[in-house]
Amino acid sequence: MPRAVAEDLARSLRQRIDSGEWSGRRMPPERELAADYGVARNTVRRAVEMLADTGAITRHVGRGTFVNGGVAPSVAAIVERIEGTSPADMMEIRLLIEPQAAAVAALNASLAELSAVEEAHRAAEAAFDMPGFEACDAELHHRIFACCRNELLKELHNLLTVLRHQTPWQEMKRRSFSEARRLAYCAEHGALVEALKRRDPDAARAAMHAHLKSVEANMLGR
Amino acid sequence: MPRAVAEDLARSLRQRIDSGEWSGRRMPPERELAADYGVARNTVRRAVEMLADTGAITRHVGRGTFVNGGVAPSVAAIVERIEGTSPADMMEIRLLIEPQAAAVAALNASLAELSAVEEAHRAAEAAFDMPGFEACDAELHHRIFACCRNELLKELHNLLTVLRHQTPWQEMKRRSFSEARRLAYCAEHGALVEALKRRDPDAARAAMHAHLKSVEANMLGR
DNA sequence: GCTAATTGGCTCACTAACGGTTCAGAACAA
DNA sequence: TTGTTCTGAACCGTTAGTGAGCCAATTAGC
Repeated sequence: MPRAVAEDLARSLRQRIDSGEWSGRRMPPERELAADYGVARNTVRRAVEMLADTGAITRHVGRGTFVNGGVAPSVAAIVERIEGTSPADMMEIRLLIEPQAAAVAALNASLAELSAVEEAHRAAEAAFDMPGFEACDAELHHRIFACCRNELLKELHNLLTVLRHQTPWQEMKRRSFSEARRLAYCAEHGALVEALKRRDPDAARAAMHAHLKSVEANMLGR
Repeated sequence: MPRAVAEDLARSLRQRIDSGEWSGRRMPPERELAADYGVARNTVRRAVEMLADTGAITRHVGRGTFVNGGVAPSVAAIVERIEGTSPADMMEIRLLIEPQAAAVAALNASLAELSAVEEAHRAAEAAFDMPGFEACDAELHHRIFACCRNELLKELHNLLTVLRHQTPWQEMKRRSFSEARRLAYCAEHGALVEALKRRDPDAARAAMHAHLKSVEANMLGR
């Protein structure tokens, strides 16, 4: 009496999912479910497909079927996922956020903060090896973010910085680094610092955008 | 047998590291761990690689694998600080990021994504109680971010959403909610959706900015 | 100083397990 | 009858894990 077997199965599975069984983890493989319920795998597949359509589960070839949203979204979990970010995605976000931040910084920065930015710029000019320049560059960007007087913005930048200290990024940076590029970066930093000192938000935004475009071109080869 | 051996192993090792075992000293060699856990060295290597990517450990050829003191806690510290974000700071960041994201979305969105956005807009129009509208509103913004095709951006938005689900923020929203404001928000959403459908990045940016300014005014009383 | 052992880095072929797909045929309903 | 649903089975491509081997850097012992 094959009447809506797949639908009953989908309902049963949905209940087990809602009850928290497998929550956030892997479900049993289709073949196992088929054996447990005493039905054909095709039937299991149709039931599982219904759940997948509603977004309750996600399937991966070769890996298994996973229950979505089992764990409450926490900041830590998001950060964990963020750790897999690709350099291209990261660069896009930097281009989206940092020019805006530079504009805000131009409007909000105190004199002391501006001279701190300038000091980091001078240090970057004086640094000749790659790790030294890298550190000064990071410090410069960090001090610009600090000018915005927004804790969340600073922390988001910290987060992105930590990500960029991970191995794939470091490797790309190391390969793309050269003395000519260091000098180009310093010139771009100089223009940015000047715009900040003039309190010119549009110029600061444009300078940061140009700088990041240059970084993107060097690192991703665009 | 659960087929997440490497991940389980990484979790187990992470626990042993956090518990202070080996702290600052050398961990057992990979071959030894493989024998202890009864898995192949390749599997151990993948688990250890996950920990190395997070900066929890450092590996040296010929010397061994060492537990680091500070990097992992720094991410945890960032998370902790982010969780204490004030609504004002948060609003500022939304104003900084979301208009840009809307502009990118106008350029990148597929037809399917656009209709998903529009669908969320209609749902928000049809929702009459505060929690229902809230959910639709969040979904609308989330779908706009999804149009950008950038995983990191989506996760950053998730981060902001989680923060907005925290109690002080919820309380402010509840107090500031009214039917008139819901209608105003829907109108603003409508303008935004129209701009996206026209593929007009500047209009989308302006519409999102206006919308968030309106939210800011209602919530923070500015 | 030289050598051997140890350790992480890397590659390869192989296996097992998983979801994706297709098909012929049986069982039932309209 | 005709059409739908379920069965049973085969085969595919992907993924994770295994086991083995070799390399290069480092350390320890002679």
